[in-house]
Amino acid sequence: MSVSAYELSLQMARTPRLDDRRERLLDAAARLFREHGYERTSVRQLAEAVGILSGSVFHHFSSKEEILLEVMRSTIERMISSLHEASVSADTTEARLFQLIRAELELLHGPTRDGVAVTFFQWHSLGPDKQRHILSMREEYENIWLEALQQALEQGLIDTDPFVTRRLLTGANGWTIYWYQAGGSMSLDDLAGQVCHLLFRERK
Amino acid sequence: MSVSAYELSLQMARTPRLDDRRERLLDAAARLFREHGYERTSVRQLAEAVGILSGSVFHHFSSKEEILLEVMRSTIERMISSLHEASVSADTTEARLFQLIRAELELLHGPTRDGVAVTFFQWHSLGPDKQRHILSMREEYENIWLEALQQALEQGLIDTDPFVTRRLLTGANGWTIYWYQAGGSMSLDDLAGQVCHLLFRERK
DNA sequence: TTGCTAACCAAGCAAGCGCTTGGTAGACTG
DNA sequence: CAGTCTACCAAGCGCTTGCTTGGTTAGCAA
Repeated sequence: MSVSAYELSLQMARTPRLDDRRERLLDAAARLFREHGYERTSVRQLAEAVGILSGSVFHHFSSKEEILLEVMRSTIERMISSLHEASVSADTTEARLFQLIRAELELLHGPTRDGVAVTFFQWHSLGPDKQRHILSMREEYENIWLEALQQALEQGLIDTDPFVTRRLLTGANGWTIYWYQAGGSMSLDDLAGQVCHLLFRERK
Repeated sequence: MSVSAYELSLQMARTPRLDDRRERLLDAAARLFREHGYERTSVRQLAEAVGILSGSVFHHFSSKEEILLEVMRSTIERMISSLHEASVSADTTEARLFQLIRAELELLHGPTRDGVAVTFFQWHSLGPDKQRHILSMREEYENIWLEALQQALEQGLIDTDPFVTRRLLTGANGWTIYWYQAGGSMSLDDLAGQVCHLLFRERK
């Protein structure tokens, strides 16, 4: 952040900045895909959002589908690290599940919301191969959930099948993007609390 | 099924059958929209599914969007009557909620699954006006839920906000179309039981 | 027999799509 | 200073899309 960092940023500003445009394209794609859906977003719209022409998009990505794949790939990475962080931050199983729920809701409604919403609800826009690919990437994410739920089952905190419970939870949490307003009277902690309340009996 | 019915079917085969083709188009549309999504289903595919050419589709419907709207409209009607039937069939609030959950899951996985899945997950493919229209149609359906949940709250069966609870339940149930296999080891009653188990403490 | 209508076909239009091509300005490299 | 490379533009290609148009056939009523 000292002089050298400043000079570096100046140099980067003068030199071609592939990563910058690429990143901006991914951000715009996540936003547009979330707002209008993958199919309804044209490459031309995407290009306009970052101030280039449609053909130039294919200098950064080989196809439109690859953009969607890359949005999901980078999103899943962030999802995994967020969830992992939440998982290790708690010392009891009960607290761990609360943190996991909170983390997932924050992923869905915080700054990462565009990419996460796209990853949750638009995987069917990918071809079969790439669909399998991101599905296998999500496994690591789901495993964190399943481990915590298995633990909760063994400790008698829940008495439902971890797999089924996780699936129901996925739907409940994911669907919040269609009704929960982050700025409203209900805080994200409130929401997480309500979800938690459905999982186990007691939760303060 | 006697001679007269046979003659009737012969006559129907000879006479123009607008309603028949219309109905078949709606069925095919529900199936194709569910399988590939609205945007990825072309009018030509739709026409081919019922054995006519693409232009002929517009003799029955004024636009592709109207087909989607009509699929949703007729589906919501069936959803409301199914839910109403389930609601009045139970005499206790607890049983009523179980029946509601069972009914919604049956809508999602029974013969109506195509239209219901489309109604649940593809309303964003409609223009803003028609989106509001089917949203207002769904209100009656949601009100049945909210009344039952309000009743359960007053009787102490649940202790969460009915509105929030319903939204979480909507997601949990709706998401089952992505993982629950109707023919598998888990029956629909089992699934309904699991969902119910998350709602209140005890449920045999 | 004539007239009317529902239900369709055959052909194709205008617009938009994802993507390709050939070229160029500007910064860096040897 | 020549050569190279990145990042882009300008133009447009081939294809698909939703939808239209004009005409045809079969059934029915008067």
